[in-house]
Amino acid sequence: MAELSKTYDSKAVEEKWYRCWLERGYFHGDPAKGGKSYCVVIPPPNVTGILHMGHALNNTIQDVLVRWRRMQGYNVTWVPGTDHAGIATQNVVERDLQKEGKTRDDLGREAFVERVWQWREEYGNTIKNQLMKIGASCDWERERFTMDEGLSRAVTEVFVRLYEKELIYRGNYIINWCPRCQTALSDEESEHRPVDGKLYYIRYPIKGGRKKDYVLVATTRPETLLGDTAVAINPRDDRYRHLVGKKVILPVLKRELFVVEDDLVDPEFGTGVVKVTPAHDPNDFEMGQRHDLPSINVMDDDGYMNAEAGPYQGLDRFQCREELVDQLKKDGLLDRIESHDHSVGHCYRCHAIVEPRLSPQWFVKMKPLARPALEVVNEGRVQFVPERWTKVYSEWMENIRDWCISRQIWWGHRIPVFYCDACNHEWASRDVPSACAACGSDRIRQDEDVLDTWFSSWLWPFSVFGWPDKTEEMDFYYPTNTLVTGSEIIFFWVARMVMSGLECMGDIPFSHVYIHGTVRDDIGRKMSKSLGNSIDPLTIVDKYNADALRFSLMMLSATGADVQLSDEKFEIGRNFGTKMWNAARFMQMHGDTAPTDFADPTFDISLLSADDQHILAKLHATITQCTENLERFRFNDLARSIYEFCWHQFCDWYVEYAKAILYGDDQPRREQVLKVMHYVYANALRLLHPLMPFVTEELWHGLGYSSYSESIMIAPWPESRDEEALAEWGVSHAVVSYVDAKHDLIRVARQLRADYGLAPRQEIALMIRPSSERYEEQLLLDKPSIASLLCAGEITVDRQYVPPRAAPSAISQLGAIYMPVDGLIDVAAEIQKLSAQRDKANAELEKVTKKLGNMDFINKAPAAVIEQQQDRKKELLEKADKLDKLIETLSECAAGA
RNA sequence: GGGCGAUUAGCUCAGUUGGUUAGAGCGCUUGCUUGACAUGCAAGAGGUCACAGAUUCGAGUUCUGUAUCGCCCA
Repeated sequence: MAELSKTYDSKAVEEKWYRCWLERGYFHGDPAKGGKSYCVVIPPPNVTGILHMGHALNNTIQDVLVRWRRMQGYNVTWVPGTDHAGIATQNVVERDLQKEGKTRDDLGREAFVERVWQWREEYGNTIKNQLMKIGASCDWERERFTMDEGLSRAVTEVFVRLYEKELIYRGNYIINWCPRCQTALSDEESEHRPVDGKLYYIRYPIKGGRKKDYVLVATTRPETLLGDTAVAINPRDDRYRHLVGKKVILPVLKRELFVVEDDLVDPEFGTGVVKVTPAHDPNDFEMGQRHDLPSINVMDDDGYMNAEAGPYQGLDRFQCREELVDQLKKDGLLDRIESHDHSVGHCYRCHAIVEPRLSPQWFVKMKPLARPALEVVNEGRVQFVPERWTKVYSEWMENIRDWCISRQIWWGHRIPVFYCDACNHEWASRDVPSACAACGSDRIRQDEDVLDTWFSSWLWPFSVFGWPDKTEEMDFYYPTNTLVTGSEIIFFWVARMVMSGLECMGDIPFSHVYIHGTVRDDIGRKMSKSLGNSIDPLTIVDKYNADALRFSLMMLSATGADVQLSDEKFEIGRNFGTKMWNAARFMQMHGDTAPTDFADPTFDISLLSADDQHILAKLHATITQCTENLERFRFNDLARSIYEFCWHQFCDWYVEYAKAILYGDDQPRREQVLKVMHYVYANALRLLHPLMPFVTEELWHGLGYSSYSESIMIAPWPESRDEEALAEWGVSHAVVSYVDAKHDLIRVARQLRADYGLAPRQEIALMIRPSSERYEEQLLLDKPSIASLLCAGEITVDRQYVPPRAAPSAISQLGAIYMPVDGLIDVAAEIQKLSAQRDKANAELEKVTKKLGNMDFINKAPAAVIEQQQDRKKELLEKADKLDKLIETLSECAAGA
């Protein structure tokens, strides 16, 4: 067996094992192999994206889950891929073109789309390569892209089906328009942000009135008044009854406007009179419909004013606002301006202010789809973790609005609707037709718009398996098991997948949705490119290593909680990896190869010590915890369980204990201890593998465990032995608590050493007066290991021991300890120290006694709790008594000396 | 305006159905080139669990209210 190098060379190791795993096909799930399936579909990152810390967290969680299930023997696939990110990708390519002084119109649609494909070929694999660097065990053979032929077919199929069921319709409604991207957006893509705005109070003269008669109208967007077709009041608002039936004159354009009454008007807002602009505001649009008002669109696609704006034609919307306000001032029609903070929609891609705009768009009728999607969550067939997200999901579903799915861009799935110019027939088609389905004319054209990217993403859990074809994969892996994602796309994606799954597959897309938190910087700000506070995961891989990145992320992220990061946080994982590395080197030093039966050892129970049994018990407790924590998505507890066990139980105590034996000459014990060590370590490595895949694989081979399984990746997940099975190894509660108490005794003795400033290698003599016969027996057996852990030259274990002279002393559960020192001891200080301990014990004792004296407590508390308190009382009594005796002895000795 | 979450050691956070003496990592103090590991070892200090009530034999944990911060929706 090659000796493990002194330090862990992560770069070479990560490269080597990832390639090996890929070559051996471990990541690939094959339905033909049968068994229980476990499937995760990746939330497809944006094809323009580069890996950020949020991805690292998201994908580490998925990788932990799939690696664990794989080890458990499930037939696993984790389907990777990217989405085509219509607007974002088009923006990127348009920026490239701009550098060449060109626009997409210069190229034309076909050439532009071709150019986007080229871009995708060149840069579209960035994130894939990055995922590989962090160890993601995706089933790369199944990698998909939302613009793939197969997925595109699924998109068309769903569109046509929903169109034919009349769940997709085209209509002229107010939508969110991004003048910069020049496309419609869905409600979810318009992000509301507070803006320090102004409220303009404008006078609308009353027709036929005297010169000074006017109504005062408040608006935040004065430029839209050019499109006003009415003013409105609330019918219950008595202040304005006199306006009913009158007309008012629109400032500047002098158009005559009706006064309408509508419940939608909030009498509390502004003056209680509002202008009505049906083409530029969703509420006004509704009112326009009710009162049969004309709609006048005053803006072009790009946010510049059009001919309807009269003198303002050609001005940008914000410039128009300024000039219009100036004009109103000149005309004496501007009453006043107040500051008014309100929230305004911004484009989620380019952050331009969204313009509500009347335009013909395609919509999905959501209510019929939402009903079943609500049910499966209410019934618990789809479960959110943490559970609170259920409410967020349900409320959105209950108040669902139709989904605007058309986008006025070129990169995406073109809407499969065709129009015949000869007979005006409109139909949706799975194929590109050559003639009108109704009249046979060839004067047909396809709808110019493309679909929202989410219209392909919402099909992801089944489109990746070849839907609408019935495939073996789909049969085997659908419904998938766990979806891992962030809360920000519950509406965009999760909710819609549930709807499409039920609609298209007749079944839920996944049973569990794990919602993780947001990655923040060290002062709690969301990491973002614009703030420049991002930590690049690959920089961390470079600086620390991939396992450190993964482990630290998992250790720091409690279920669903946000995680605050800084570079130094990744030291946790790196240091832990180093610790594991060195523990392995230690074992290797003491035996060239692992015992052949390390995985399923037969122990000679007569050769097992209490410490051996103790570490075996702790290992199995840890196995139980790890499995439970994974089942419950408690990744931080998982990381903590392993960390605590490996570092503190195994390295700090067991390895230190083992040194005395391994450096000794009792061969049978040496072999036995090595066997225990390897058994424990090989199990621990497997528990750790999902979190730290690379270093565990390297160590698995380095220690020769490959004779058991050729890779740790496919080694079986540890199973814990029950009490009975542990009893076969002599493991009992008594043994475990004895060793725990022995550790405490050693800690107390070390404290004595520290109190007296003894050099670490200065040998001491130690006298222990055990508090019971049983302890005496066990301590006598353990003298050598205790001596080695305390660097004690001589240890006396004697139930009758009485110190001949004043000596520093302390107590532990196992008994009293004396550490005679050369030279004078400060008796007064010793007595003070012990007295303080005794006072504390007495204070505790008083509390417990009081509790036990309380009849309410005795009558109402469960028996186990009462018993616990009684035990504690006994323990405290003993402790106080022991301390009293020590103090007494010390005083006597001092007096005698 | 409605909803959700947070508030625990100097910092970042755990603390599951109420039940011993509230934990970890980092940082801090002291001492260590001990034969796996200074990316380390040993010992230690550090908390009125935001505040005010309520329920209970018992509250960091449940309920009500308040304050501060954050997020989502309108």
